[in-house]
Amino acid sequence: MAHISDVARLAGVSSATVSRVINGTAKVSEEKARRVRKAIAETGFNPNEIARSLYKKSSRMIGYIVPSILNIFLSEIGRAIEDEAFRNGYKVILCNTDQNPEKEAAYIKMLSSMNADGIIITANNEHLDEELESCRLPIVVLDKSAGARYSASVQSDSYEGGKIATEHLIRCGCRKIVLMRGPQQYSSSQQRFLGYVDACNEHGIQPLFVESGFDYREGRDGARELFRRFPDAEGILAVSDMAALSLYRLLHEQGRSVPDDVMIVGYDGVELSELMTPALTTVAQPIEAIGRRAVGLILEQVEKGKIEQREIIFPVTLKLRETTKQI
Amino acid sequence: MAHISDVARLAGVSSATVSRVINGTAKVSEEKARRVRKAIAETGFNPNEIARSLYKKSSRMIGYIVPSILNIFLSEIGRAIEDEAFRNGYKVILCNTDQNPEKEAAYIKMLSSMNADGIIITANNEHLDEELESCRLPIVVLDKSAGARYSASVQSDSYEGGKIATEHLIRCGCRKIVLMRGPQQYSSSQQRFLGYVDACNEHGIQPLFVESGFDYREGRDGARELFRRFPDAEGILAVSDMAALSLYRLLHEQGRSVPDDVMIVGYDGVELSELMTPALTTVAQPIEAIGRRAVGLILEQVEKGKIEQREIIFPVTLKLRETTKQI
DNA sequence: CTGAAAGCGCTTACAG
DNA sequence: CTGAAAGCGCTTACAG
Repeated sequence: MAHISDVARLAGVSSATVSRVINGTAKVSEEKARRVRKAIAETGFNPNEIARSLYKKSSRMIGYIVPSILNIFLSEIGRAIEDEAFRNGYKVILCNTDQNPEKEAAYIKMLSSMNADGIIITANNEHLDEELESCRLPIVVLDKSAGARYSASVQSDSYEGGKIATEHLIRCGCRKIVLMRGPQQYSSSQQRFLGYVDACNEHGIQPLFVESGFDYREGRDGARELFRRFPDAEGILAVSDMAALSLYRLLHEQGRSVPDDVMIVGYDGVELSELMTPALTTVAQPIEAIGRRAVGLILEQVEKGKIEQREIIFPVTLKLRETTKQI
Repeated sequence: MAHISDVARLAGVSSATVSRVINGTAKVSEEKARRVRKAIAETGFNPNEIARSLYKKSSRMIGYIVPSILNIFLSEIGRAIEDEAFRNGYKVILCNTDQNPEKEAAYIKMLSSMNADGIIITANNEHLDEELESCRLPIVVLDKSAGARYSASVQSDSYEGGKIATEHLIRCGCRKIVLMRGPQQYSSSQQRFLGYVDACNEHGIQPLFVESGFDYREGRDGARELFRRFPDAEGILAVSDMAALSLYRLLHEQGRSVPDDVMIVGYDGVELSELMTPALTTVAQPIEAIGRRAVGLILEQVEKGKIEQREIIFPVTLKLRETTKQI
């Protein structure tokens, strides 16, 4: 690997000058600049990013901390984050935690020791708070409201999501509507629950719910409990699009059909929701926008050099598909 | 942030000594070691990994380069990679390329400029070869055989996969069996195709196939063409589990049922395959093992300091589920 | 506009 | 066993 000094020697200038033409950080005579560019091309010089990071105290890295990348919603968000980061010259470190507090803490520590520029995190972990508090990196949370310890939060309107999904089922003629309620440590889950309850109350319907996690397995457990407790549910609000898959399966086993016997509304609007059979009616979050905005907020903080509290809430939209039928 | 010099001062030793107790790289008197540990605890010292990387020319990072993390198979592999990397103190950089040659090249360049320790890559991109060739990092490919330019390859037995899937359909009574053939730049796709053809020939069956990419959308296109050209297919070998979803959908639209009217065998064995309705019979790759082994090979090369060519092929297994029925 | 020099925060020969 | 010093490869005040 060629070093900056090799380029400098070849171009007959100092390393400082080479650095300046590479970064465009100061005026350099066109004559020398030309020689430098030529020397760079000849040597195939690729600046060592680590050396730069050490001096600048920034490695142009963003950590994406999630319970599991196998959660499709999170992987779609990750996709958007990666894309937005890349186009701004940033890299993303994938941090899968399995909700393991030690792994979460280790990653947070690791990221700060690497001069990362920010953290985007989803983790319903209470223990994490101290760890995050002692971390001076900009932190954007995706699953709860920004607290004293987070610099910013980017979410979609969960209250509205819970509400419109419920109202839609009511419009479809359902009276016995059961919500698969997400973990209540997440303020997003709380809000969705509230939206659901309010919609029920406004229509004189009794709110019913079971607890459930977001992923395949947890969703399956939640779905099982749902059918045990509410075998006569007419409409179901799935905790996630993925969980709806488990609903399909159990309903299929019971020989009940969707939407004729039971209607389902998913949540998230992942790509998969459209490809399921039947295609899933769902509350779509603006996944792309959430990911991009989260990165945008980090970059903003990096530029300003100070951490500002921000709270972004995007609107959600109901995608009408085949698992519900309006009368 | 406390620096190593702060710890040294507090403990009344030199930075060298602090470094030695942290890394256990040389003997230090128990007395001083104790003082150092105490000082570390008091200052909350967290060594700057970037500084270490600069000196060691290793950032303990592995790049995972894939067309798209939205491909569930690749995200499950990524999950395994992340896990194995983490337990060895390595971080993984998520590099999504969308098969964009420029993005791929940029990531490869970025990774070497960051003193990354290796690259694990899936990318059916020819243009990439020069880029990889000029990169001295250990490179493990997942989708083709190791060539002059790759240090190692980790795959599962695609030939066998294509073969056993076909034989299974034959055993199920299918005679008109269509393969959704993956991109032939991948040697894995080629092998699978060969396994299919051989099985057909051995049973006097005419090989039939359409071309298809792996993901949702490409799979849908492939599936459409398949039904256009072979409306009377009895058995279908999906290019991936995800593509099978599109098959379900089209078949559903045609009012044909699985497995009674048509049988389907998926490929990959992602978690999702088990949760689909009907549950998908599929050729499962040892995803966890592949990811772990890929990381293992990188670490091995890092330790040895030299790049050795290796070719790992894991066995595949047929998971019998609901989309096929033996007679 | 340009270069010599210091500095980013560690690690490790080297000498003792 | 231990410390002073050099070095990893850049960037940027500072002086000119």
